[in-house]
Amino acid sequence: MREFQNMKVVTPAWLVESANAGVLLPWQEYKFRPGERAEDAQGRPAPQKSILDGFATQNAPSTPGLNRPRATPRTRQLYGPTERLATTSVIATVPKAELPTPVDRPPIPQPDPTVPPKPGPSRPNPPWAKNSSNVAAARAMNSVQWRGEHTSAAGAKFIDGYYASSRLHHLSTWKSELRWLVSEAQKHAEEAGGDFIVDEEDVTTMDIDATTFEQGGVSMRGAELVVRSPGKGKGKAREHDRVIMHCDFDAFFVSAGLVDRPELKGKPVVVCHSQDGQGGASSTSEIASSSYEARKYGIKNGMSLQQGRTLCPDIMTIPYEFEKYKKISLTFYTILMSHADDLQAVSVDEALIEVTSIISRMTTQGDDPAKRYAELLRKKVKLATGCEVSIGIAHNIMLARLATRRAKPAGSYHLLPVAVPEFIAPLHIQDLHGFGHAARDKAQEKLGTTSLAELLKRSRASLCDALGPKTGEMLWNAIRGIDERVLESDKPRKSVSCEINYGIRFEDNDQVEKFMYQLADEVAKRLDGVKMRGRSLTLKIMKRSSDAPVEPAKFLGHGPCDTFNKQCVLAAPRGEATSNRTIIGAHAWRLLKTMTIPPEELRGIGIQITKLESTEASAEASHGGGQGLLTFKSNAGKSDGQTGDRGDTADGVGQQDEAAEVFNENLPPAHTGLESGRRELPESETLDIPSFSQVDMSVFEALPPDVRQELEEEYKRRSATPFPKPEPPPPPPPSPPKQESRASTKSPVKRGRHTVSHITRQLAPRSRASISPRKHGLFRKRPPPIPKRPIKINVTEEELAKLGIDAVIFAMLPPDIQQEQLNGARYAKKFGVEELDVTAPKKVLKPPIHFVPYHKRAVMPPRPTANYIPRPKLMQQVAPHEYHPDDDNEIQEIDGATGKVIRKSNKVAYTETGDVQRVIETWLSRFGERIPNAKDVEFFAKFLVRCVDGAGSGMPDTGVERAIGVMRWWLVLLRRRWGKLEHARDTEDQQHVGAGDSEDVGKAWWKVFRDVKGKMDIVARKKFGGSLAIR
DNA sequence: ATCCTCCCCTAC
DNA sequence: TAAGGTAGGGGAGGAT
Ligand SMILES: Nc1ccn([C@H]2C[C@H](O)[C@@H](COP(=O)(O)OP(=O)(O)OP(=O)(O)O)O2)c(=O)n1
Ligand SMILES: [Mg+2]
Repeated sequence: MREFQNMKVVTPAWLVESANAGVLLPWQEYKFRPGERAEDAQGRPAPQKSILDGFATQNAPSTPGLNRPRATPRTRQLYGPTERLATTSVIATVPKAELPTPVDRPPIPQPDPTVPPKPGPSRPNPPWAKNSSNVAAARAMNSVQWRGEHTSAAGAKFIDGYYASSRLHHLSTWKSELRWLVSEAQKHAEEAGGDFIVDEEDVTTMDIDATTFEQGGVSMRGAELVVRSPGKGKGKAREHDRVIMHCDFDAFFVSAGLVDRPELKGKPVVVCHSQDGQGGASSTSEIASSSYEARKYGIKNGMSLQQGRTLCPDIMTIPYEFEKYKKISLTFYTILMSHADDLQAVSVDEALIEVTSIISRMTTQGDDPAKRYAELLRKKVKLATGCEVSIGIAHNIMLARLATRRAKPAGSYHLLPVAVPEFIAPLHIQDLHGFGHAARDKAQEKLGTTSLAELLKRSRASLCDALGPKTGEMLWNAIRGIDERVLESDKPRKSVSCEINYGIRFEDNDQVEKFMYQLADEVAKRLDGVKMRGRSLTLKIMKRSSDAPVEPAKFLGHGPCDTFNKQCVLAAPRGEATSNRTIIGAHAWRLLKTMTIPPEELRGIGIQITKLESTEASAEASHGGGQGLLTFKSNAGKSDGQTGDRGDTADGVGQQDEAAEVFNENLPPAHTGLESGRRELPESETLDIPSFSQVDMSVFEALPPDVRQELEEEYKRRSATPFPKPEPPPPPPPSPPKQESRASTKSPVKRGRHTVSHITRQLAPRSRASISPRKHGLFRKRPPPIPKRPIKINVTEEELAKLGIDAVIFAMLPPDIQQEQLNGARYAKKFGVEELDVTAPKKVLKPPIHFVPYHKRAVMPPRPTANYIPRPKLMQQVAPHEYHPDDDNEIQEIDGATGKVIRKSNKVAYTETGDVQRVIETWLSRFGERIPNAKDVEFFAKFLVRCVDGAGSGMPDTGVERAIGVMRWWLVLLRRRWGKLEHARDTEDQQHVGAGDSEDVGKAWWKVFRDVKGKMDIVARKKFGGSLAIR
């Protein structure tokens, strides 16, 4: 019951009655209550055994098999308490009578349907769903040793070997590497500038030294591409003026393999793992690539060798040569990069280039310059690689791709606009890039045809109706030869994942757990490899479909499966984004445990990380980027009175609890609390405290008073000293104690050095160097801080709701801001003012010593670790209303996406950015007597500019609003303090620097403000065409 | 109307 | 024996 306490659990009556009513009835009325006896769902078997039990096969009934073996697939997700509640209603009927004892075993929804596995006589099982195991595979699986060497049971060895051999893994990896190389090259080109010269030189004179091959191996990392064209010579070519070329190697893997096997040229050749007579006529090895000679027999890429052999018994097989593919690809890309205005990496053997400006500058010699240029490129590539490339040319991407079909093999084809209609007419929907068999089936079913000539007659609306708005529109355009998309060469990454759905065969949960942590290790490495961290984890599981054979036809394949995906918040100790393998592993493993799948039924496991931040950005973002963090120091003593009811809390709180729990699992106990504070960091890190702007104020506030004083003192000292002497490096500290994992423990989690908790670390971004201040005697005692006058915030949740203030966010604000917001909102309400005037100076209330967010008290986690508040989302949910021009405002707020002039409610923008504002406020109040520290200024400037720019991957697109909110608050603070000086221009500024009287300090702060604003405006003008309105 | 989440689909 | 990975577009449908 605990597991499902936050889930929507209903009785079967909900289903039945909703079905009868034809609508989804309100689920609340059918809520399953543990005390009540639920209607029995026609005698199901005992609940599925837990993945923790680890015993052998179950006799689960099979799915009814409507038309597929997997008849009750992905809708059966189970949600544990930590997962995001699905927005779609999750229904889990739990007939209580079936539970052995409600206490011993939590209710486990039955994934299996009620109908026994009787394929109707009229519907025999199709061959691919046959319930007989692959005999050869089953025999191999009988050997313990063999299993231990060739399946997932082998753990890390299996993963490494698998990825080293997986062609699809290589394709994916190369693709992302190429994208990165291209975008890097373009970035450099823009910096360098230079003139592009149309180059129609002899093919033999080309120079491809531009590519630096740094190392062998299959990875493209270390290579460098150079673009010769400066700043993407893209003009605003109109639709028909563009020249797009789609360049694609013919039978790439085969062609590459034949470079050193010229004797096989002209023969039916395929690339696959199975070589020679292996597997005989029944190899399930997949054909990665087939020569054009082989294709004459009907052989296609992706077929099994078995199928291929039936089509052509004399087929020759050659092995993979991944390293060779990489080299050829880099050469190919190097040539294209130096011959194109812009390039979009499509795959290892394929790229789209825009050559509009190049072609326009070419001379017409009574022929088609585009085609001439394509042939030049083809020759160059052939000469440099020994492989044939084909090139399709057209005025848009879609048509260029179509043209390639006609160009192949070893040719080029320019699809001219006049020829488009008759070129397209005989094609079918699945011939278009992006439309596959599902689209074809949908078209056939809903539109009665797959022919493009037929579909040309249909209205745009009917296509959208059948395929969805975007897809329908896309198809409608495509049929008419229209495609407005431009080449994309630097799109930010949105996810990092790794999954293995091959060779997954486990016997027990120990193996599963080990495997899971190794997979986590892999995904962590990939995150580090792209310098990213994530905030969300999705576990992707494939479980053998109950009516599928234990060993499927495809050797060690996954066979027909049900898939189960679960997402959860991924959080490092303070709710930060992470790439920590142990944290990822613990989250993933915990999610898998909640799925209760018998280990031997697993057929696929994947971990996907999303909500990415770049490593550099996340350091800042975790402090300024809207990352909330509650101060628990003040209420730690009161948290005992908690836990009344948790039912009324947002599910976000549950996530926090769980995040903390997971992380704490991984922490040696001594490292979880603040009291473990001044402990040394692991080897080789130079230690220093972070610059003040980097300090998480809530952590700062939570420090013991004496420590805080020391830090304050030091920051004061530093801000006064322009060039502080670097502190001598500390002696190498002892490594943190390693806790051995006990054999019997439920969580034999790897302990790594990254789990060290440290006071100065908590103040700093994770990867940052920090110092243990006390140890090095940096701090002297200083006078006690000005005592803070406690205030009482007197408001009910109801009133907040009436005032339109989000109570949760409100609770996160510092009390003085709370008070201010409250006053403002009450005032506004009373006098009918729409928006709060945040610019009006108000009395500053000192923060209290104790403030317990009133409505959160009951659910506060006891410890200050992992108190992750999900990124505030309010901003995005506030509907913008029309902007009313305002005479004295110099600028306008512009929506980043639409370019529309908009405006958002001040109070919301305000709460959204509470964290940053708070940092600014503290900054100002503590250092207001001095000229602002350049480092701190730089930090804020960088953060704010990044907000506006939005380019820093990982910044949400509400960045502009956030930046404006922060700037407004800063402005408010400055006006309060040095209102008179706002327009006192710093004419004689230069002579007075360092003089230090209060007026100069004020001017300096104003100057800094204006400078930062100026920097933001530069970006804003570039991006939106206007500067920012900070009123 | 628009957002969000959980998928499905597609490509190589 | 074989190595069915992965990232991103977008649709369905609930939430706001
Ligand atoms: N199902 C597939 C499809 C492709 N590939 C690999 C091998 C191919 O050589 C390479 C490029 O894919 P293409 O679709 O471009 O196919 P080819 O280059 O082999 O042939 P062509 O482009 O001439 O049609 O990707 C693969 O491993 N498995
Ligand atoms: Mg190809």
